Amino acid sequence: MAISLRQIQSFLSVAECGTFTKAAERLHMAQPALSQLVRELERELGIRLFDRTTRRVELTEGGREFQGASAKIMHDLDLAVRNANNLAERRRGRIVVAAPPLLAAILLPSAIVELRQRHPGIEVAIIDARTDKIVEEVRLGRADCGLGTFSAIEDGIERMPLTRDSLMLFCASAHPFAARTSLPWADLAEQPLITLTRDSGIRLLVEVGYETAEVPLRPLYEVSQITTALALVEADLGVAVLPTYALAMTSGRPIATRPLVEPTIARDVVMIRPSGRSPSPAVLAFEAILRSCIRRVGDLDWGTSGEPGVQQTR
Amino acid sequence: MAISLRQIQSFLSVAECGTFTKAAERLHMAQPALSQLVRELERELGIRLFDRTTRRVELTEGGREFQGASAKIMHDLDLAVRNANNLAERRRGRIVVAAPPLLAAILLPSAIVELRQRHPGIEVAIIDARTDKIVEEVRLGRADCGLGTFSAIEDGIERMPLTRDSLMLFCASAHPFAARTSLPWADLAEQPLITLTRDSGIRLLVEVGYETAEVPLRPLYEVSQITTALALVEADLGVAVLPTYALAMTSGRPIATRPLVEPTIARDVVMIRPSGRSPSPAVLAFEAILRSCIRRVGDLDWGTSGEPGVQQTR
DNA sequence: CACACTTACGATATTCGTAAGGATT
DNA sequence: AATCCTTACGAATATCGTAAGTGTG
Repeated sequence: MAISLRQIQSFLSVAECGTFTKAAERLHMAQPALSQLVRELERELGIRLFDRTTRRVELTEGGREFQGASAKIMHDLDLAVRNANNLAERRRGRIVVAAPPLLAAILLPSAIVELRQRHPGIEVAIIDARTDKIVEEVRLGRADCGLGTFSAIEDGIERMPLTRDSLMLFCASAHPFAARTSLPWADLAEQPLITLTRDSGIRLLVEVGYETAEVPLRPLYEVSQITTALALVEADLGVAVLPTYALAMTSGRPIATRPLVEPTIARDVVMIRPSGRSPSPAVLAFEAILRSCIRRVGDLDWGTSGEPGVQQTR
Repeated sequence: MAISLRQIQSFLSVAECGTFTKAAERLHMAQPALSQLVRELERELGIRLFDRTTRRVELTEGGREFQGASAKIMHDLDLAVRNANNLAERRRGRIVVAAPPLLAAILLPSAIVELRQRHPGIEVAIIDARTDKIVEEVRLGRADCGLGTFSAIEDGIERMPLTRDSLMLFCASAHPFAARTSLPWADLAEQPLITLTRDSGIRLLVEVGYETAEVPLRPLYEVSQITTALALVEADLGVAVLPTYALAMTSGRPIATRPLVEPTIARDVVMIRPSGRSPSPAVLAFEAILRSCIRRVGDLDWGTSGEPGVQQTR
């Protein structure tokens, strides 16, 4: 069989217009060309589709039957193409993003808000999991992308660096540390420390910092939520060591943030994707929005600048 | 949009085969050509359909979606084409035939039996009506064709002569007339006559015959069914004047049939069809079968042989 | 280095538009 | 005479196959 969509389209046009001439105009083509297409289609099908009386064109019985079937086909095709275009134009899509709870709580809400504004048709599902599980979800394709700080270069995983994240000190604006430009870990000795529970990846890094500075770590409060930690800091009940991205939650609050040095503990925040699989347009749009979100918050310094300047949290 | 069925077909083939090479083999074409078709399709849709890893070809998310839609489209198209071909090949179809009761009772049964044998998929519906209503049904398109003896050449109606029908004498084999080769109407005087009721078109012709021969018509029996008339003839209760096609019901019975002459009253048995409308393949098949049925019975003589004689138009 | 897909390019086929022909109102 | 469809033929376009290129296992 060698039937073309052009033939079907021509046939339908003639069937609807009732004349070859009008149909040809509608299709922006010469009428004899259309005549030929319909004739070829009739030859392929083995039946006459129209009764031509030189003055009027009328569907035959078989023609009416074929009209119904082919109209449905063209409609379905149009739908399929439109769907594909919607995917391409980010008008539609679905993203499953895997992220650790902290990052999910801080970075994703604003990113998703912006994504919904720019591309209302894209749905987002979040899998919040530990880092090792994130890698697995992405590798298995259950998640389209993953966020976090991944040390090892895993097999079958592509890394797209988003920003650099370092540990910083968070204290009340009234706290003496707020007057400093940067703080060595050693200065944290004897400070009442608010820290995250041991099931957080952050906590491990904090321990590394204290160990390196040879300061004993004696947390005053252990909380599982960053918001809780910040509330305690705001009340000046202690200082907290948190990742840079917690900055996003301090705007408008009397909380100061200062870089911690000696050692500077920094990690890459990356988006990971299954390698070998091309990212869907939706994921690409999401990645772009993540970057823009980070850039906006990054004006407050994400620890990416070489020398840590004064960081004020308005 | 300029998407071709060939592109879709290629895409589906690759999606099923899993490699371009195998798909190209299956489509009996060079692999680069197929590659180009898929690439063009992707360009039209705006999305990648496959992730190519030079070693493996895998559907993307959008590709899977498009596969489902386009597979359905190809299936529907295949069905539509197959349906059209079935119409063309007489494997399917529907005929509405309008015929007067006598003809319907005699000619149609055997024709339909043969039609069912040769083309089991074709359905037949019969409208039995008077001659004038037959013309109307055909003109309005409610019937695809009509059978009968139509004198006038009607507007919008096409005539396809099937055979010639003349009035003949039917008598018992034992009757003296059975020894004759032909009979002038005048010889019917004083014979006990079995005839059809006055609502039959035949009856009118019989009256014409008697009038022309100047013989008084005094029917002994008036019946409405040809079968009844023949049963009476078989019992030798009288002779009957019936149209030639009643021959079809005499085979194997002790009934003789002889041409009536002076005058020979003959009419064309024709199939009528709406003009300007092309006959469906099913109707064409039916017409062919009608002719073959008539030819078979015609071995017994349908009055076609010999001189034309008087043309009677009721 | 063998395999699988892509790119490049010339040959072939198809489609399309112009011009002429035929039929009907 | 005007309109509408068909046929004929040359030009533009698309498709296809061969050959060379690229990357991966």
